[in-house]
Amino acid sequence: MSRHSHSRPDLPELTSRLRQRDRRITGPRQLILDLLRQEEHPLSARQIHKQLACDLATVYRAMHMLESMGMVKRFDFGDGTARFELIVDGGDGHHHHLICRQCSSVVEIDECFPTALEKKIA
Amino acid sequence: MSRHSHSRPDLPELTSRLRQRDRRITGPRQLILDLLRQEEHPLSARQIHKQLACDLATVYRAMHMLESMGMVKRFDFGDGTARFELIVDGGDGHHHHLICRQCSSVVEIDECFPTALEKKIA
DNA sequence: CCCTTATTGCAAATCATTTGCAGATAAACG
DNA sequence: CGTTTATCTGCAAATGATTTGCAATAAGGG
Repeated sequence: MSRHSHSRPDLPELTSRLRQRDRRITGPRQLILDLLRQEEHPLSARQIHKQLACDLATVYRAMHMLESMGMVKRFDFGDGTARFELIVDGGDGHHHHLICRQCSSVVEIDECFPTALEKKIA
Repeated sequence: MSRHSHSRPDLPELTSRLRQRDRRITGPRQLILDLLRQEEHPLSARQIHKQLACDLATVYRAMHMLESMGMVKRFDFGDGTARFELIVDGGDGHHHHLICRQCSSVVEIDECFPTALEKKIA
């Protein structure tokens, strides 16, 4: 068990996760991961691109990949710009994000239970 | 002790609210309000525009105005498209929209139970 | 090294939303 | 009613975020 509640992973730790999933460890991806792991707050694609000398499209593609791998979390603050943050706790992958816009509550769900939810409503 | 849980306002009732705020009661605005008052679910600007024969920009401008007047509520489901719903006050009207980003399922909920939901997850 | 294939950068394409502007038109007034 | 005037509208072009097509590049395995 880990010593600290959420210690930030180091770069090799992150890239090894790419390798495990048969993703290539490229320069841009290392740059992006290294930036994200140092950031406390979620960053927009543009913010990432501005500090990193790699293409904006590449940033977006990396975000998609990392999000699908469960390595980054996307935040939508309603200002028309998505922000991304590294997930510090190692998650396995399949989980859901339910967001209520009225009370701004965000709920993460491990299992896929919208069906169960609808049943509960009815 | 309302008769029905949430009665929908009629068109004159809505337009009078515009008049009270020194807003002009125009054709497009009546069309939009009349559409919104019949809708159960929030609509995107495009959806509104498609059924109404008025310009898309006009729909957006109307949404801004109505939102600033507290007559419509904007929903942001994280899919890059805002939706708008008429605010029905008088009744409770408080309900939630839970949208799963992974499977795109939408669930409406009458009661406020994100708390209960979180409990269920834990 | 070489080969295969994923990944990149660049530019152009989308998509939702906004804005400039000239013409239309509500609402107030006579 | 007709005039007047500030508000609204439609249209087109601008914007800003994100995506995509494609040729060139580079990772990782043999």
